Amino acid sequence: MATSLAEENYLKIIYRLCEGTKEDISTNSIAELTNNKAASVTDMLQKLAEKGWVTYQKYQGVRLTKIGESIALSIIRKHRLWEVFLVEKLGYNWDEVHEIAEQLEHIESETLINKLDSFLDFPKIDPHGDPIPSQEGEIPELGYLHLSEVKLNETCTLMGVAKDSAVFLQLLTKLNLSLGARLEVLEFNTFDRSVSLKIAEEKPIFISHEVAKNILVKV
Amino acid sequence: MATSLAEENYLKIIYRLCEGTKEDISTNSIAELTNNKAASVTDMLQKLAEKGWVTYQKYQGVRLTKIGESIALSIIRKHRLWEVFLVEKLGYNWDEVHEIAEQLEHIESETLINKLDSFLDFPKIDPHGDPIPSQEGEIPELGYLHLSEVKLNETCTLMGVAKDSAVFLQLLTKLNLSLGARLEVLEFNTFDRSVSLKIAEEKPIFISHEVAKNILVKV
DNA sequence: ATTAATTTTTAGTCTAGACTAAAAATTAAT
DNA sequence: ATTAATTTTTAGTCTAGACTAAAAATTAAT
Ligand SMILES: [Mn+2]
Ligand SMILES: [Mn+2]
Ligand SMILES: [Mn+2]
Ligand SMILES: [Mn+2]
Repeated sequence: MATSLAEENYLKIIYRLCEGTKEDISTNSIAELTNNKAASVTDMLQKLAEKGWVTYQKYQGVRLTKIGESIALSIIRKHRLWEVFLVEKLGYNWDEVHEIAEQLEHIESETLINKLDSFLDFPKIDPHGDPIPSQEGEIPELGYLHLSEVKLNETCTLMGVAKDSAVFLQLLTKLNLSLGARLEVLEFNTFDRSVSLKIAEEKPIFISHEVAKNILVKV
Repeated sequence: MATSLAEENYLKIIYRLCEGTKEDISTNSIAELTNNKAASVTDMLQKLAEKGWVTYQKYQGVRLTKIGESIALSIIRKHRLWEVFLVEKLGYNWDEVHEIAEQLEHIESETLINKLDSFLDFPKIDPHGDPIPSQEGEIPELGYLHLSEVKLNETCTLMGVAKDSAVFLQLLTKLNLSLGARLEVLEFNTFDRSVSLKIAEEKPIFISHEVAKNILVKV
């Protein structure tokens, strides 16, 4: 069945919200991410349920069905592959690609995305460290930790970010925090939970808890 | 001012219809190419006139304004550059790219298309031999002839096609007629205006007037 | 010059996807 | 257990962009 742009955006956002939790998700949480009013969300949820892409009980929240999830994953696959293209081939920075990929992810073609995948040499992650779902909708669970959760004095590698707003990514760039960086947490400050850390063998820098929480690392 | 997808498609089609002629173009001719009813076209023409992209007098036809033309050209630029990308980088055939480019041409980004242009090494023509407008909206007049109009026994080069339907392009491919081919017309058959021609030094082939008319050549 | 045929516009309608205001249901607080 | 606060849904509205049917204007035919 064909999907409209609006439907695709809803499915993607519902996927993101479902990811973390086993609970059904709320109308308001969707409204917040889509920048729509709750009433509009209710409307769309009824349509999506009608099409069999979500299970929805009024007042009780919503979840993706298997089909809904596979649609969401195909859009995420497209989003991330296009982001790789924009960075690897066109020379964009990682903080500049999200808005463009938001548009490109809706291009509809049976063949396009697989040819793009092949052209890019089958990347496994996007410029933000996020895994790229396979054609079959498989997405590896990478099991990264938030930098705010690692043990002291243990070296870890920056593998991704939990947020892709441009200002956040620009801040990381300015701090010299990029994918692959070797990090060691020296101290968690108990007052404001700010973090003192070393990048490679450089002299220590400070980052806020807010930043540390959105950095994903592998130990 | 922002342009919607529907508006962009109308402007592009109006551009195509204006190209050939000095006359204002008719509501019906637009309706035919957009696959809309005349009433819907009238509606849109009023909106486009309101925005200053066309001059429109009811019952008297329509033309693009300077601004309307520059919007149309920027969409055509995007369409053709994406077609080059699809053929050169992703390995599509020339008969497979039109529909996908119809979608890609609407991606909106200040920087994207120029980065793409650079990545493709500033191509001057698309896979169908059509010229690519510059960033400033300049488009060279190539002055090609239709193969149905050339002189007998004069060698010419296949430079483009006047039609990009997939079946037409597939036929050319099957006949071994591709951009750059060296052609020599041996005879125009007076009965059905079919054309006998040689490709390079191969043995002669026959094509219909309909085909010859849609092949563009340089003498 | 009239009349007929054709083209174009107007008037009214529909759908998707948004909105606001009010009603209903759920959850939190006493 | 009731009441208050919060969340969600319903009802009604709006806009863009399509449609059909009927009216109006233009063009072609006598
Ligand atoms: Mn992104
Ligand atoms: Mn990303
Ligand atoms: Mn094309
Ligand atoms: Mn083309």
